[in-house]
Amino acid sequence: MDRPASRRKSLSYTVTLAEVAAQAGVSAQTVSRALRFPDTVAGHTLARITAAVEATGYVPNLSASQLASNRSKTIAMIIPTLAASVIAETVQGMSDVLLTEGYQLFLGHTDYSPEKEYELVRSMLGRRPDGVCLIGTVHRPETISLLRKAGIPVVQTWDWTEERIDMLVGFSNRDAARAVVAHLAGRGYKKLAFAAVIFPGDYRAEQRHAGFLEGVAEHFKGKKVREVIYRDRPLSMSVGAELFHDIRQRYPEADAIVFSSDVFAGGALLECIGASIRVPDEIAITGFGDYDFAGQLHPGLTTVHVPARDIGAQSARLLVRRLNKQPLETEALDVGFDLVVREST
Amino acid sequence: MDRPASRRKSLSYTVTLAEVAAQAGVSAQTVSRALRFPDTVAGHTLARITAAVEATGYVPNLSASQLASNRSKTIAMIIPTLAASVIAETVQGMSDVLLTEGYQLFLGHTDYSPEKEYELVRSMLGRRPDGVCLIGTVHRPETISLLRKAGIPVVQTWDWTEERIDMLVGFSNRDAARAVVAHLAGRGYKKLAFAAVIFPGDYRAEQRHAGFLEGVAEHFKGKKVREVIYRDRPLSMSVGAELFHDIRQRYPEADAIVFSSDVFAGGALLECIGASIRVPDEIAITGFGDYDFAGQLHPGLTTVHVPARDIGAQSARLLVRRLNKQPLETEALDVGFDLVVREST
DNA sequence: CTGTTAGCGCTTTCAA
DNA sequence: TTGAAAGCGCTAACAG
Repeated sequence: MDRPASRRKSLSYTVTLAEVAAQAGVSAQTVSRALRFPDTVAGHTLARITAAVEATGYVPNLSASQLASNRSKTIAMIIPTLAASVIAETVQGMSDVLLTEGYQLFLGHTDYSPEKEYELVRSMLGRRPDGVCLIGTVHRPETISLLRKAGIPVVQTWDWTEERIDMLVGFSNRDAARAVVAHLAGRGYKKLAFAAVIFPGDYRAEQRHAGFLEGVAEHFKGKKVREVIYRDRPLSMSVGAELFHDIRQRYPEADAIVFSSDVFAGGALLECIGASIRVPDEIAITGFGDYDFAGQLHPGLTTVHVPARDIGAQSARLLVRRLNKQPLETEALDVGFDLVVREST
Repeated sequence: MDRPASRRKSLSYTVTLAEVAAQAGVSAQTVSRALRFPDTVAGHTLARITAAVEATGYVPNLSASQLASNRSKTIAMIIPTLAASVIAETVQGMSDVLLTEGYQLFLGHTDYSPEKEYELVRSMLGRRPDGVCLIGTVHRPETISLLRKAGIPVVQTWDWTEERIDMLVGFSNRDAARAVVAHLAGRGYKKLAFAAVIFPGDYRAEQRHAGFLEGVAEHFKGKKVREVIYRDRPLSMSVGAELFHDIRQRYPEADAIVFSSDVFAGGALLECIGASIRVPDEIAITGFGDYDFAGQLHPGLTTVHVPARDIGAQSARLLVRRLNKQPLETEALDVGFDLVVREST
């Protein structure tokens, strides 16, 4: 059990393979094999090794394993923020699958900054993850080239593009917004307004904005565009109320408001309830995300449901399959979205 | 630039320190130093090295660095779930601080299972993180002994205990629930009920339950206990509505309901609004967590505000200070809680 | 200010 | 079925 003298001191004493091997009376090699491929080791040897592992409390050093094998069993995930609960769901979906597959998750957030994203990708790649998952499909060219050069599987998520880096699990935010506009047009609303917070760098929200404009151009040709867009307000319901009042003041004629998130739509809806503004009679409201509260409000909030958790889970599955060299049915998976029509429209 | 012949093939070609050194015409050691302590290298040398790093697109292999230096610059964080947005906030707070300090975050979730927590701690320790952050103060003895043996800083969070493993950043869930009961008693409510979902393994919720019972014993001596506790329902508003109806049916006399989470309280409150049950006149409602919607509802939800993000940030700071061998003012930080009284009581 | 040497703990390769 | 040797890419220690 004595560790050989060394110039290098480790702060906390940790058991090594060699020590387990010594205790079990076999070579380090055999212990390594026993742990990874128990079938290839004789029964009695395995038993001795298992006992030695138990007795010493050995925990394999995966860093050393990674260095030697060039596989890390980790996935790096880079998200804009955890404050958006739909993104947290995606992380949860990814983590769920990775855990069962024996992978560990490195998580970092960018606050929607492409510069931070670049730095984060760079430092994450320093860990030599086996794969990377990104939210979004728009990145700095340097970021993309870094990822390509890494030569590992990459999944982009939460939007759609024809120019993906590698794999893709998402849906068209643009089409989602167009579907909302089409729905409102179908219900006879004529004067739509768009209300959003779009951080510079939130390209998904940008796409939804673009989709709104396209929808309006399609259904209300030549009509004026009504919109209030904040660039830097928090993702909170009270901001939704602010957006609502801004729209009402600037476009009193508006008969429907398309919000970029359920958080804002929910805030606006609660504001209406508090102020006895009848929804949808006086004004219709739509959201995005189908948050938990959307279906509980009275009136219920018409919104777009997105399979957030599934995006994470499917991304993880694609990464794992690729890493296992299993064939993929597709490298670009459109998980779609659902327009959920409730009473607010 | 030619890499020496090797028996070992790496799947994806990556630049190494030695190659940068060759290109810059210095030793590997000097490159290593230049990257970590630029001041200790001559200006012209530094310039050549910087150019070589740039030209080769070198990304340091932190795994190798970790193995050699015995420091990983990673923190492992183990949470029950990301589905609770207050916990997501804590993760965000941790990640925020760690990023600026140059640490990376390993994240894993346990779904409130102590067994999964043990397995997760075990596999996380395999990465040899520099520190560990856990949610909660109750863990399996094996988990605790594993963490102690690792000899690295550990922070427990989100609750309070006198028997911490190492450091602690939290507050008393029990006192929080007692404060809610005291508030209700002070407002003249006489027949309190407790409504919760408590997963086996959610010891914080358990503490809030205990606090409720203590509060009732204190303020309503000898009175009967009213409670409905589900053991395995999702954290969603519709479950809050179910809890509400269960309470009403079993305890029609109840004049106030203490929910274990704003999610349920919010669901119940919205249900009341939909069913025209007057809150707080017919029944008072309290929550826990001070979610975004709590203040937006009408009536506003009386609840307990918890500095969730701060818990993460302070935990990260404690870990980093400890790792930097800086003195700590305290190893057990009580971040407290605030009773936020709104119109629902 | 810079270089040499040894070694971190593991896996790969090859041989027995 | 098991073991010996080499090396993954980096940093610590020491010397110059």
